Amino acid sequence: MKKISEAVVRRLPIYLRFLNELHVRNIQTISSRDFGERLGMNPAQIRKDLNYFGEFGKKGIGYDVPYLIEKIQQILKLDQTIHVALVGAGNLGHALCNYNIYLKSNMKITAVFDDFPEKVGSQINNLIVQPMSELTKTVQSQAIRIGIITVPASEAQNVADAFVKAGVEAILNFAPSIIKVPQEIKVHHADFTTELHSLAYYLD
Amino acid sequence: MKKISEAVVRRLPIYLRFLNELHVRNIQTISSRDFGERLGMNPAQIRKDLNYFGEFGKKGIGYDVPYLIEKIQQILKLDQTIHVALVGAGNLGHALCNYNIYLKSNMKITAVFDDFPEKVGSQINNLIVQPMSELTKTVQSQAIRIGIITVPASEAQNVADAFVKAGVEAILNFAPSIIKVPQEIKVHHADFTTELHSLAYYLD
DNA sequence: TAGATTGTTAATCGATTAACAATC
DNA sequence: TAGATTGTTAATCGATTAACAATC
Repeated sequence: MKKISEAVVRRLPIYLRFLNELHVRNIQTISSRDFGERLGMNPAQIRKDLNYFGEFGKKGIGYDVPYLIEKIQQILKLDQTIHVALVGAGNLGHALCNYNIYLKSNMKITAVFDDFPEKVGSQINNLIVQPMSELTKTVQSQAIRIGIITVPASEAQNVADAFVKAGVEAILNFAPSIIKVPQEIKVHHADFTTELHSLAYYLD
Repeated sequence: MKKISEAVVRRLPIYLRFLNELHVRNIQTISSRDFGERLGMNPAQIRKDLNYFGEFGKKGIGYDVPYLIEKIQQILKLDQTIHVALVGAGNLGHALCNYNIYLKSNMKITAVFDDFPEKVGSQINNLIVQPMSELTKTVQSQAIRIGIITVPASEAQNVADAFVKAGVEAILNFAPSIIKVPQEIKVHHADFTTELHSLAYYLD
């Protein structure tokens, strides 16, 4: 299979979310034209993106919404349960644990870690905060595949190293710092300080 | 001046953060080669990016760190005080209010809004949560220029509309939904659900 | 001066969009 | 059938990288 560019992969979750909205509103079929219109995207791009993975549409008709949802979920591997661990039980960590996303997909934060003594043992939702010394054991016993980092920048690399050693396959880093990992580990950054700073450029 | 692409603007805060690290470590000069090495980027790209805005380097020497910091801050308008408002005093809103970014730049969250009766009047740091009915008045009296949305997806468009009406120039949307605004308003999305979902694609 | 490194053009690479034959 | 819309190629557009003259 030809290599799919990251730009394409990043659009799939946006497509999926939109399709779920359509589904809730009982819309059965969508054309790439309407699809693009609603998302502010070029319809050819949407057709091309989807076509990397298969022929999901019907000529003259469009795309069947429930079918396309199913297909994109498969592509993104969201049809299987994916366990996620989070390190850093601060405000941001709490916010993420409480978020409802995980209900829609089968992604779920199943373990939380922090090394501050006053945090260890405390409860977030139904999860008990564990010390970092438990990380490897828990990642392995719970088959955790994705790690989220919500610690200060100065600690991010240490946490990343611990995640990699424990065997996670991907990391979402919220700390405002670049982390180095082996190339087979996928890292995304979700750093709102850089978002805010780049927004400032566009002020008059 | 030629139009600067968004890709370039998004890299500037990353450069700035790295330069600040160098500055803290008392490093006075950096070449684009070392710069690129440390950030995993092509040195020509860094030179080209910076050169859109001026000739900040010295041939044969490299870039003066404090000078380049100053210049990038000017480009990003981070040399002036920028007031930010946040709507949605939930967990995520709390996390952002507590974040320390704002100390490094002159960006500061100076007002928080929420329409839940039990939230209104409560205190976050030294800010009192105001009802949405106060938004326009406060945005104008405090000269707020950027709005942050941390409400559920179903409310995001309403909040965006209120921000636009009140006169903000840019919006950072954390809700997992696309918001429509007039084209002169700049919007960035900081949606970690799509980040997590696209990460899943790369799992084995 | 010689070595290093920028600024910048030209070449390459990749992503987006237009166009249209195929076909429902 | 006629109209609509996909799948997909070709054209365009834009971003990244290589290369090198200028110069500190």
